[in-house]
Amino acid sequence: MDAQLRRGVLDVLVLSAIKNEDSYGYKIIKDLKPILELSESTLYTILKRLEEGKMLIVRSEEFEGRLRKYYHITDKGLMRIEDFKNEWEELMNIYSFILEEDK
Amino acid sequence: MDAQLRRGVLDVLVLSAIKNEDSYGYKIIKDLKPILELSESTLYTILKRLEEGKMLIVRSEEFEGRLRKYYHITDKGLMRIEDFKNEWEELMNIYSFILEEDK
DNA sequence: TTTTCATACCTCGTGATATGATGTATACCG
DNA sequence: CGGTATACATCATATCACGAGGTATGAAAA
Repeated sequence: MDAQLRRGVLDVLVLSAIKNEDSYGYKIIKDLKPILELSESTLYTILKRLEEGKMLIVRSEEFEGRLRKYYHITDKGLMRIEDFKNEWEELMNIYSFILEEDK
Repeated sequence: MDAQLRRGVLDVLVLSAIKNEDSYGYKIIKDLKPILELSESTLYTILKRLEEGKMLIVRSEEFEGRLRKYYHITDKGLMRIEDFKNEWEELMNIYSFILEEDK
C-alpha cells in the first residue's frame, strides 16, 4: 500500500489492537500481520509517540525471563479512535469526489 | 482532519481535479475548496512532485497578461488513480478491523 | 489617483514521520 | 552449539505538508 495512506491509519490501528486487551509490542505485530504488516522499528516509534501523547500507558512485566511492556489504552486513546471514525466520514467524501471525477 | 490522513489522499485528489479538464494551480485550489482546503504552498509542492513523477505534464499559457500553467494528466497519472482505488479496498479492511475492535 | 483585492506564480525552512539497519538479550529446539 | 523465536531499543535517512514570505498583473473601490 501507498506509504502515505498507511500513515493515516497506523496510530489508530495500533490503538485498536490494544483496545480490548492490553498487549505488548511483539504481540501487536503478530496480531496485526493479517491486517497490515509493520516492522518493529515502526511499531516502537508509534508506541512511543502514543505514550507521549497519553493515548496509552505502559507497565513492564517480566515473563519467562524476558521483559514485556504492556500497553493499556487511556480515555484519550479511546477518544482518538472515535475522532478517527468521524475523520473517516470526511475521507469518504473525498473518495466519493475521486470516484465521481473518474467516471 | 488528521494531517496523516490528508497526506494519503492529496496526490490523488489533485490528479482527480485535473482528470477531466486541464487546470491550473489557482483554479485547482478553488475547485477543491468544498472538498478539502489546501494552501498554495501545499498544492505547488504536490504539483511539482506529480510532474517529477510524470503523473502530469505542464504547459504555460498567457491569459490576460498573467501566466498560467496548465496541468494535463498522463497515462501514469490515470494509473495512479486506479491504483488508489485498489488501495482503498485495503484501507477498508483496516477500517473494518478498527470498527470490529471497537464494538 | 491610490489602494485594495483577486488572480497567479514560486521558494525556503521547519517539524513530523516511517522505515531499514543495527544492536542487545533470553529461551528453546535439534 | 547454532539457529530461530521472542522482546526490547536507537539512529540515520528520506519524504512530506505547510506557514511565511516573495513577485507581478488587472480590476474595482476609495
